[in-house]
Amino acid sequence: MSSPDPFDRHDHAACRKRALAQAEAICAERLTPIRRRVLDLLLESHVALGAYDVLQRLQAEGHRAQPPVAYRALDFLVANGLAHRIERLNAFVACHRPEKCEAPAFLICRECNRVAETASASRRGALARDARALGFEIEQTVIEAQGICSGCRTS
Amino acid sequence: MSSPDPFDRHDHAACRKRALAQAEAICAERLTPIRRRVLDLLLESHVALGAYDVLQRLQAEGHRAQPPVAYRALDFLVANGLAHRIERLNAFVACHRPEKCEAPAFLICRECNRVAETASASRRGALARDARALGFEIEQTVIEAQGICSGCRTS
DNA sequence: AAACGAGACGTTATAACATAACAAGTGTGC
DNA sequence: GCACACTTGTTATGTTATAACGTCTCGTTT
Repeated sequence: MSSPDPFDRHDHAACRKRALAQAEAICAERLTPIRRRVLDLLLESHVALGAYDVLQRLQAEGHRAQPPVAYRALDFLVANGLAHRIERLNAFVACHRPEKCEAPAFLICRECNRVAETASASRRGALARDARALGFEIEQTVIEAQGICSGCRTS
Repeated sequence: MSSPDPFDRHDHAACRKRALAQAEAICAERLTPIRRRVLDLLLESHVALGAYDVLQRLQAEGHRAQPPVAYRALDFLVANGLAHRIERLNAFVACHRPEKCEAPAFLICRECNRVAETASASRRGALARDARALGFEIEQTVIEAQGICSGCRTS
């Protein structure tokens, strides 16, 4: 099992393997080699990666990729719930639990730049209540908290 | 008084005037003409403005401004709580209640692009609880919900 | 008054992020 | 075969953001 705390050390390799297997289960043949590789790049990174970071890594592996290649793969992963875009960072992280991930929230450490994914408040939070009162129909919510993780604070 | 519902029509002129007065109270002489003008541009717009939108408007008024001029003014306003950056849109909105604005959340209509500001969940929400459990110290939270406002849904 | 420092603004250049548009390859079903 | 949906390759460009340095003003120090 993965640690519930993404700031903790945990078994990265197992984590990646499981996430990739889930991705294949979700996408079947649509998880093409490029998309799979990009997902794995996100999984092996402990920090959020920008599209150009992904691009560089692809190029370092011999791909002569241009920006749209990275953006398309990332867009696909996000659309299929396999990755998340962190608006605050203009960057992307893999989703470690694509099956049971709904309305995630993120904790972004400004020191080590790691991003933890947590479950967000449900439909019953204050925001949802406010929205309902205004007749506003929420379709998607971005929740990103910046701060400092326990590891960085103590050091 | 301003309407509690930013999607409602309300007395823009009074709203702007009050917000500007509050801004002056908060910043005193540091609210320079450029900053004041940028704030007013945000106040008179019903949608979030990008930095380059602001820039265009300044230029249209005869200013020969370059991008840093807009970014500096916007950064100042955000730093002083007079405006908010909407990450999702890479754009800015004026704060209508700079005095009592803390941890705001935003409702963004994808149809009319208007942005409503609401109070976010406090320190006692699920996110704060999760963060505390992880030893993560939240310094700032971005909450942005996209959806469709009542006006746009009915039409 | 001269010297200094802080803050705001002007200006040039460039970095960083993102997408439009079109060509070309691949596989499926008709 | 051919129409189609989908993926990828490629060129070019659009959009957002900041680094770096100069200058001006004003208030304070000497």
